[in-house]
Amino acid sequence: MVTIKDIARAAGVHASTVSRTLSGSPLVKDETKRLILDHCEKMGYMPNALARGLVQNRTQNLGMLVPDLSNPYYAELMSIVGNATKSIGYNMLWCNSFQDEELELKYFKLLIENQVDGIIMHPINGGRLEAYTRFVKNVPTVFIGDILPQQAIACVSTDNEKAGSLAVEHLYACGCSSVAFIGADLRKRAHNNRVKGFNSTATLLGLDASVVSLPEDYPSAMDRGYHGFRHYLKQYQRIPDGVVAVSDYGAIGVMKACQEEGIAVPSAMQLIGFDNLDFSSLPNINLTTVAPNKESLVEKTTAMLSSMIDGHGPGGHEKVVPQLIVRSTTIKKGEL
Amino acid sequence: MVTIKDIARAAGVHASTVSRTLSGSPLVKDETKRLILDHCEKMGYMPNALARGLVQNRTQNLGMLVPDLSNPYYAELMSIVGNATKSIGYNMLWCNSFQDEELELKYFKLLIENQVDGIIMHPINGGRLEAYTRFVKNVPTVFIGDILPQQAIACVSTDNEKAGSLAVEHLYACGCSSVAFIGADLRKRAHNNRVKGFNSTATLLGLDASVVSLPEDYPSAMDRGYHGFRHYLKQYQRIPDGVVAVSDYGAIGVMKACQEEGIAVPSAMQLIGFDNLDFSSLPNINLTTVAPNKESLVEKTTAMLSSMIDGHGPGGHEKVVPQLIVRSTTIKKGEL
DNA sequence: CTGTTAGCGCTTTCAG
DNA sequence: CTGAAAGCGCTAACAG
Repeated sequence: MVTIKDIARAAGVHASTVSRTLSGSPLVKDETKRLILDHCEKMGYMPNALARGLVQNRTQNLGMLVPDLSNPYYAELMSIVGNATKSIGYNMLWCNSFQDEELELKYFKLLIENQVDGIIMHPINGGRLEAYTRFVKNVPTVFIGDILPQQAIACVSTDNEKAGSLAVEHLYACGCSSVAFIGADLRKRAHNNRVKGFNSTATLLGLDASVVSLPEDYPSAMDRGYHGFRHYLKQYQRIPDGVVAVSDYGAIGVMKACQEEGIAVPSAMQLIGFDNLDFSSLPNINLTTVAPNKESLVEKTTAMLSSMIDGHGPGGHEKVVPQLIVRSTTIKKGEL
Repeated sequence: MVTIKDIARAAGVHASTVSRTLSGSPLVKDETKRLILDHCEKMGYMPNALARGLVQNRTQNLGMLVPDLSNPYYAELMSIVGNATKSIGYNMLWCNSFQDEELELKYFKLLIENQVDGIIMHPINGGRLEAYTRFVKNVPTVFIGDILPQQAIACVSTDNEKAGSLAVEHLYACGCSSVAFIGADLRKRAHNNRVKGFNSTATLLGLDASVVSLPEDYPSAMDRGYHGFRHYLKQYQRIPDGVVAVSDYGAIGVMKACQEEGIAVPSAMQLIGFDNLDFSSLPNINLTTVAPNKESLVEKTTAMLSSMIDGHGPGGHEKVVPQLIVRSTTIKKGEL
């Protein structure tokens, strides 16, 4: 590997002059600059970011940690973050915690050891976060996803309670009177908050509302939707006229059960999900859903993080309001 | 930030002893080790990976570059790679080229500057690769995805020609006699190879085969499927009994056109896609598809890369055979 | 405008 | 077993 010294020797100057040239300092004669750049080109010089990072004490790298890369929701979030950070001159170092809390902590430390200038962390939903309060003092960190109990940790979150409300309000506007929340995993903060919003708003609107809690543990959201809905049918011996599924995957599970039972969506029963995943807009699915505003989430996160990196203020807590996306699994009154 | 020197001072030893302790050298008395580790724990010491990388001339980081993070195919590939590399003690530095060739090259260089020990690169389909022949001499690199013309570049690829063959063979086994290939973008190597396999095998089997080339340019695969199929209907004034869509997204587009035209799948027309995306297995879609063997692809890639890193051999070219996944958009003869 | 010097945090000889 | 010293590639004062 050719270094700054090799260039200096070849060009007959000192290493510091090469360094200055490469960092665009005005303190070098144009002629020498050209000479040096010619040699760099010819010899195929590439700077060593480790050495630079070591002396400058910053790397222009940010880290991001997500729970599950194979979930399109996180993948898309990463993509949006990548786009946003690239425009402010940062590169991304991404890690996948595979929904494993130990790994999550390990990778978080790894990012710090690699001297990233800041971290965006989407924690595992339901994980324990005490360990992180120590670290966030050392490196600017913004948590993204759901609201956190820890005031000491900066975060930008989707307002899941609001999301739950939006879903019921829409079903109400679609003429539903008996609604069910299907598929929640109450160990997860996000699910809990959605249920909370669902319940309070349903009560407010005078709806007959029930939340199905599953006796068994199903790891996949789709299975929780499918079995949750079957559980409801068995327990109540009737069909609700509106169903809120805990996520779009859950809604797919509900749809499957409906197909098997011959329940027509939306004419016999209306259905709404959360997340607005990639597949939800496909013509064969076309699911009404409450979407987190990913762009706004990311924008607020990167803004907060860069102000923290620049030393302005400690971050704080911000909420982003989700949006209702109406597709063909629900029908507004009078539009039938 | 607390450094090795701070620990040394606190423990009353020299920095080199701390270093030895942390790297697990047997040349340190157990007692001193314990003393040092206690101080590390208490003072919250975290090693600086930049400094270590600089002196050791290796970072234990690998880089990976994909064209589009928001595409679940790449996201899942990344996830599998992450899992594989973690088990051999490497961390991943991921980059997203956003389908932009300039950005792709820029990030490739960035990875090298960050001194990754090796690179896994999924190039932009159809991009130009000459520029990379220089770099792959400096840092072990394996290209993943489609086969490359450059022998000098190590690669592990899905056999897309074989994939095209598998699709037609399956349609033939399902009793089709008139087949169409819909949605190809012939600037892409992968599409070209799929078409190639489709054509040669269709000829071999004596099928009536046509490849629709679109007059207009549609950036989305789904649109190419939708309009490609409509184009076929208009041009030939008949319905083929088997359709090979260039990708699962393309197949969704074909399905949409079928719904609009009242063509029943699979009874009136059978349909097969490529890629086996996340959504393809959903009950509402349940698409027959030819799947790249991602696990095998990744396994071969990481094996090749680590042998290159360890200095054994130059890599070479390897192909991975894709697999047919039969779902409900095709029906074998006699199974109706 | 350019060279000299010191040092970022760590590892790794070489002495002892 | 431990300390001293050199150096990885680069930047940033300080001289000149």
